[in-house]
Amino acid sequence: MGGRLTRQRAAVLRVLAGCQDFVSAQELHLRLDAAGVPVGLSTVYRALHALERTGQVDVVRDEAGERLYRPRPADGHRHYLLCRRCGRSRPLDSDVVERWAERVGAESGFSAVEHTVELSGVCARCTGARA
Amino acid sequence: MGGRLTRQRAAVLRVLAGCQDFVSAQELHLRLDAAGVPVGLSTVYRALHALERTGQVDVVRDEAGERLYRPRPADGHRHYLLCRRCGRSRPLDSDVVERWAERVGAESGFSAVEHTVELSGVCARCTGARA
DNA sequence: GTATTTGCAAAGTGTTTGCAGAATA
DNA sequence: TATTCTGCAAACACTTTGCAAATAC
Repeated sequence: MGGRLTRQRAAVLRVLAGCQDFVSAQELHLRLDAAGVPVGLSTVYRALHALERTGQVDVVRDEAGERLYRPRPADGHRHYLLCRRCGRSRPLDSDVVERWAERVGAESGFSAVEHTVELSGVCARCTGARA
Repeated sequence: MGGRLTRQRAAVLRVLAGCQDFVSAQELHLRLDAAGVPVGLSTVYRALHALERTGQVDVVRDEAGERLYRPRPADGHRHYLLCRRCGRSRPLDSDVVERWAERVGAESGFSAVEHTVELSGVCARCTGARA
């Protein structure tokens, strides 16, 4: 984030970094409250936008269309497999898809091609816990 | 759609079939009006849900999170390249991705893995028209 | 004749924005 | 002190739902 480092932004960064999974803005807002660092909901949204703009978080949409955020791993992975039950997420090795997207873009006559790839399923732990 | 064939559902099917690109529920509603067959917005939503349930339409989300629908091609393609400017869409040959998704699913220990893959860009026509 | 469907209007959701006051550099 | 940031509340857009009247079978 480019701007000033305020108490609120620091808290957003800290709590977000503590999640290795995707969280919604709303949930992040609740967690901040719970952590005793109340931050206005709009501030949370604005902070997340800033992080998104600067590529520090990856964004995904759940089935309801809600935006979910998670800190982008240092190694630059950008696609995930999510558990629909518990929300646990795992970065994927997606070179294959990456190359495919590039090729399709190049062959299509389209420019500025961007891609979204998301996998979801039910993780082993959840499958075991509640078949 | 399983239920009764009403004037409204017939109109939704007909107008939707006439689009080879993605349209939102709202836009479909407008087009129905324009075509002189007014259909309530909720009815449009309900019809689209039914079509989605029975796999007759593909659904995609635009950047704002709005749901976009298009009739699913007979040959079963399920991923698209969309123009962000004009909305034109083209089904993709996505075997590569399909197989990748299957493999990742199998290796991950996740079950019931589903995937979402969307490409977007600016089509040649739009690039020419407005660089 | 009866179960289903429609359409309106109201409610619901996540997100964005205007603006006055607070906080930072 | 000048600029940026915060937080509330209101605004927004899309979607869903309750319910009485209309309709298909």
